[in-house]
Amino acid sequence: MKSTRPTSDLTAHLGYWLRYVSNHVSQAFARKVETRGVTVAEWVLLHQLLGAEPLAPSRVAERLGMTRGAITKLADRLIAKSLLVRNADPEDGRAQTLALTVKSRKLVPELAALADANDSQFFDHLSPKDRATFLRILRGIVDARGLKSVPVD
Amino acid sequence: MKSTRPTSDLTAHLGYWLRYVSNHVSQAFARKVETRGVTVAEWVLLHQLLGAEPLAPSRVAERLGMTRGAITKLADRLIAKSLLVRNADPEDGRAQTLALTVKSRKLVPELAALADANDSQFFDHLSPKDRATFLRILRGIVDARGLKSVPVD
DNA sequence: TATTGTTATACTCTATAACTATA
DNA sequence: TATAGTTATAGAGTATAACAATA
Repeated sequence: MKSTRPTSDLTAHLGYWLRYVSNHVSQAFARKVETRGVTVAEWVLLHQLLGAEPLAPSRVAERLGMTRGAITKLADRLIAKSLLVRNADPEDGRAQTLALTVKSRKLVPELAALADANDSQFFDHLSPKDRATFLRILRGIVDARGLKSVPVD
Repeated sequence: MKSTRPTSDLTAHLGYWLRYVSNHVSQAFARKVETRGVTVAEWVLLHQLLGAEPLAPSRVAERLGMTRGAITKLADRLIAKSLLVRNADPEDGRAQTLALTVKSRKLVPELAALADANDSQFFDHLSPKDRATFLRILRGIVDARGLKSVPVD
């Protein structure tokens, strides 16, 4: 047998550390992008669109693992900031498409630079090897668990 | 010069993957603990107290990297659920202490088991070596960046 | 009927700032 | 004055569910 001790040691939970670190990294990034008037979630949506527009809200929801309602709300906010446009799909009366604006097309690279800076702040102390491993593990979890909008429980 | 291409490749941002994976892992965990009537944040507070009670709210806030106001609110909810008690510190009229109840003392190990299950769900496919590396990197970021309540910007 | 998207509703999580009581 | 804690306020993030329009 391995051990008789029940695992009640929070420090052993990878999930705990993942959440803790992620929350701090995201919070620091939030402070950076808010200087440009956007939130982290908005940035993710904008970036998702870059090079893939126009894209239907439902596609965006799938890619980001969020509900359609959540995308509608995010999109509404971005549209109010003139960072997104919503158009009717000419081929399907039900469908919509989301696309960047001149303003957001200019903004996204600036936000990407902030993301780079944030990455540096938190991950630069890692060795190149550790960085690579870290990324590989994270992407591996996405692949292995097939992370999607519907949590596979 | 290294490259003329601006870094607009979201897939290169460790922060992006960290947030994405963490969000999904936490969400799956949230679904598990909600069957016991608690949220992830509440579980973290309860666990923090296990073996370290009674503890002042301000100490808890420091340890978790949150504000005192946030702890008050979390504590209020836990007290309403009879999972926490708040007592006056006999030595300092301003101070309070937080402690687990009979009910939560029994619940915490069950929640820990759910945390174990959640970890398994997302990390079991990793090799022992990768698991160890992952944990080491996460904890290393906490140490290196001195993650605390006040984001060092 | 099934699908796309929106709307309505509801919570959690967390912050900031002002306030109270004590030290 | 400084500290511990609470309260008030606010907004992000996200979900579920019901609904309208179209397919």
